[in-house]
Amino acid sequence: MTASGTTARMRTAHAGLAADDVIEGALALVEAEGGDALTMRRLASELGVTTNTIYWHVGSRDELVLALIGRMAERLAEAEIVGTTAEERVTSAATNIWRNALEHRNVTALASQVGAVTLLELPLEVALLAELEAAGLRSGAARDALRSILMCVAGFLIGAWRSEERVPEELRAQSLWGQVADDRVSRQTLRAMTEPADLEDLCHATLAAVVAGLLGAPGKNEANPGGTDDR
Amino acid sequence: MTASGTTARMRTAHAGLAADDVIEGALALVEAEGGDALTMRRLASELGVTTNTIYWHVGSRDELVLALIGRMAERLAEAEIVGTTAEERVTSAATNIWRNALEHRNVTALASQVGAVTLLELPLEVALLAELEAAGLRSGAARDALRSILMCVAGFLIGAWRSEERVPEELRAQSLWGQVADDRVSRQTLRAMTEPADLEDLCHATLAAVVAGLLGAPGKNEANPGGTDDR
DNA sequence: TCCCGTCTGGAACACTGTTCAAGTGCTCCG
DNA sequence: CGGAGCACTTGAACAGTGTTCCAGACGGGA
Repeated sequence: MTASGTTARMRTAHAGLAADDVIEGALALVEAEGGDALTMRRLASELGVTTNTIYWHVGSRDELVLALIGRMAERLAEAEIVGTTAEERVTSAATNIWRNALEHRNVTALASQVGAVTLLELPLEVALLAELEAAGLRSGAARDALRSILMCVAGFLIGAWRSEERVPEELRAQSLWGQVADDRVSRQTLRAMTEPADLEDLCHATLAAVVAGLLGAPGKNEANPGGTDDR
Repeated sequence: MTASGTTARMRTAHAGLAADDVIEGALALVEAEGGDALTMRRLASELGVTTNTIYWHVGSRDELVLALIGRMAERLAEAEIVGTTAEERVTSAATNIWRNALEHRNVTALASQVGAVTLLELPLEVALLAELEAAGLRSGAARDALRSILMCVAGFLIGAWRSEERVPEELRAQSLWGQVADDRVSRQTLRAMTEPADLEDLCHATLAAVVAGLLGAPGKNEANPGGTDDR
């Protein structure tokens, strides 16, 4: 309320609109209606201004999207990691990423489009990396394990989005599998392919397998090219 | 060459342009310059016609993209599956999907955007499913295993695309990790995060772990709600 | 010859991101 | 008190996108 300590940036001149308001409005719009709804004219109309006001505050649409993702990243409360064993804690940290991405699916999808998912989920990834280290994985091995887990989560995420998305029904996986007639696979299994998927469970099970594989067999390719050990 | 058996659809009236030529041109354009380059005006210019000719032959852009993907799917030679053990053959079939998606990355990325990857890769998925059944997995378990593997491959694919893509460098994962300072993880591991990734190897290793987990412990959730057994 | 269905072209509409020039209103300084 | 300067906003326009409407050209059958 009172004059802030900085160079009096708030309240601006005469329309009471600051860059924060623009970013906040964009974030609300994306969370409500998805990234495609984030149009400069649409956002301007939502804020009661013209597009140029937006361009003045935040540069281009790309910068707006990045600012929006950064704002969301700040807000990302680092969810609690539960479990006692190393596997449990690692899987819990990985599940946190999955759950968060689903909760804010529109923002995450937008970040995925512009290739900024790391910017969005970095704190959660750091937490996961810490658990991997606590589980005994060192530098190169921990890095590969983190990347492996992240890729799996990303795959399940786009699969989950595709299920809900506006895909025209006749090219959903279930419909397409219903038309398959191949004698290499039994009809029973083919019929199973037409049933919907519980990606939540499937992701959890797959992550468990990946984590077990990573923690169980730490050998093989932790070449550790860095040379010097800790400290 | 000669008059086809159908209702003389080819050679059309006076410009010698058929729907096949449009689809073929679109496919070539996408493979050469990516999905974003597939503009109606651009394609029309490439073919030496106007946009309306394209609209007359194939309906909308969405239909054109679908036709393009279907054309590519036909052309997908079902790559050979190698290996002797069940694990090897399953991993080989999964790697085929990965390799094919990388070879035709532009088309696959376009299919991913419109949610039609299944339409593109269905034959390869059927082959993989057959191997899973040969490995001893039945209906529900085989379905879940296939989906699990497909999701992992999809995750690594978008990761691989992101590496090459036009991501602005200052928000690449490597750059972002270089700015992380967190005392929960050792500096050594943090430095490892800034090194580039060999997703090819990583995908292979992860798939091996997933397959091992799926084939090793078939219990747990093959509930098989279908009821009736084989036939 | 006439006509009809097939095919093509020109022009336009609505929408997108973005920019230019011209204002507003506020604040500060002389 | 008045003018300068800045922060902010606006209307209008440009280039680009997918898409559609309407009119025209070509071919072959009646």
